[in-house]
Amino acid sequence: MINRTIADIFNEIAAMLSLDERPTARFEVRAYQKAALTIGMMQEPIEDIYRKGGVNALMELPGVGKSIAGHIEEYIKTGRIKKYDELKKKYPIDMAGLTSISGMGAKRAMVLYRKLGIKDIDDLKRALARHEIRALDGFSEKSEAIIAKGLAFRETSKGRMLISDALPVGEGIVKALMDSGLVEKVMMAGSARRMRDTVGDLDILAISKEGQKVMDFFTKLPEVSGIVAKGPTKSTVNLDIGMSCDLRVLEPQSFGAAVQYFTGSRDHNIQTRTIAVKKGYKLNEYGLFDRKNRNIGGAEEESIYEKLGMQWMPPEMREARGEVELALQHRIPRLVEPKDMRGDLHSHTKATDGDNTLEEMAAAAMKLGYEYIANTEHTKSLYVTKGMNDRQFDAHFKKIDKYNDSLNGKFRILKGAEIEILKDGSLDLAPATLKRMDCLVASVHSNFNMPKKEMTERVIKALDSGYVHILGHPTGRVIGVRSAYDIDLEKVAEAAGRNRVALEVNCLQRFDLNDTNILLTSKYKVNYAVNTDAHQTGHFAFMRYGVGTARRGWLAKEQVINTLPLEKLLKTLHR
DNA sequence: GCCGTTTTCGGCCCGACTGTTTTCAGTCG
Repeated sequence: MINRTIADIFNEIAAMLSLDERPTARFEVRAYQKAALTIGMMQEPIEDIYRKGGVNALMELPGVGKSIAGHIEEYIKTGRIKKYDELKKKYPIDMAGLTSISGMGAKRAMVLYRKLGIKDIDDLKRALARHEIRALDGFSEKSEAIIAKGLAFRETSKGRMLISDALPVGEGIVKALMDSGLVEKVMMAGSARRMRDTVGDLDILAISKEGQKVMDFFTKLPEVSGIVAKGPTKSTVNLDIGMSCDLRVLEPQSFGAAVQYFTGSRDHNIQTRTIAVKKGYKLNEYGLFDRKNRNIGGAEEESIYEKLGMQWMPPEMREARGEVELALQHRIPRLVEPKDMRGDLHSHTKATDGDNTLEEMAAAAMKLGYEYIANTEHTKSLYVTKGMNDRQFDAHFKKIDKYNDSLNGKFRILKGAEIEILKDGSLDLAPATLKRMDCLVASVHSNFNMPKKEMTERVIKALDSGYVHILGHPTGRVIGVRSAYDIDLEKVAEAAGRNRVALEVNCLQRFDLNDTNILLTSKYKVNYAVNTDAHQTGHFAFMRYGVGTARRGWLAKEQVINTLPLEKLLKTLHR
């Protein structure tokens, strides 16, 4: 998979082209950035697309035309891109690394190269240590300090952060602003509102008449580690969690427009703006303006979509994947919501690698208003988790039966397991044990590096066994730890549909399936289970992010089995 | 360099903040 490499090269080409004096160069910059974005986010290896359909297939990708498709072909065939090599000769520095520092663009990077010979981040560190930058024309002690700060932040920053790590911090800031009494309204926007699995920064919007005071308050919050910019309407701070946070203060009549604009995504906004232009309107972050420049719908996000002839849509859908067309036809589906969830079908206890007892887990689930959870302990082949054998499951199930009896029907623990799908696709418990399962989750935890065909056959063999109810984390990725294994998800989805096996949307640091994989697989007649994979009582709280991911994949309540009341769920599982 | 219900040429989002700029360039989102 060379997608990331190619995306990085295109971004670096864009940075170098931004130094070009030609008037059209800035549009080329944008073209390369757009292509980089497309390729960087794609799930399918770009070399597969090329192999199947050649340059024409590449040109089908958004933002990829004849020229860029040619570059991709050249890279696949030769491992080089001539245009990139030539630009590198002209600008022989680590443009990608240097421009990744906040406050450092291509132009400043080149000034530092020409004047001080700085080629990469190590050179930059040395120059900073010797205070050489402050002496340059156009720089000062202050700008040197800004670069040093940007570099320090980059070193401590982890880049994109899990939504489940970032959003609670953002919501804490939103609450602090609300409690300050300085704002009339405050709201989270950006990719966090869209519930992307990872976020690069936080965007917060507020209404207030006292912008300066709000910014004073905001920039002094305890979680703020540094101030990047501070003005009466816009401020940017670095947070101690290693990510930045923007706050904008707005007029009431612009708030809805700003919420719409800053929620994005960028491509969704471009499509929405195009519709506004066609209607003779102008849409920006300050409002929706008619021909006479009157703001006709800026106060509420809903009214903007309404005035554009569109149905309002959940933020999670706003990724320019066809939701704009659906909204124009008023066919936005009703998506699954956190309150629809009646239980969690993947959880562990102290019996294997969990931290809490069965009783503690059940009590936590009851507190959330759930009707049931499935207890799905690991099986014997996964030694590191103390996986259990048939005899141990027999004893464990007796314990669950006894506990369920004591609950008098108030709540139910489903007997299950998270069973190993072995290398050959077989399951590592005896049929007699498997037959007793209310809810069997089957997962791959070993031999991740099999060729795609073998991995696909391995998983499908497990699904065809007739015992499996849910395919656990179907691609195996763990964000920040491990990438997905190679597997043909469409074939897997087809087999899952045929066997009435639900695909899991696993919430705990995996988001697996992710949004694009849900959209890919939901073409097949397959159901889903949104599960936290809780290893302690606190993990049940991750459900909201899993539901967010499901919503990003356009899932309706009816497609998610753990929205069913207990009796209906059992019927579905016992098929 | 891409793209098309303004369609094969001509447009492409544009405003906020900062520094050292005396009128604006660089960076960012």
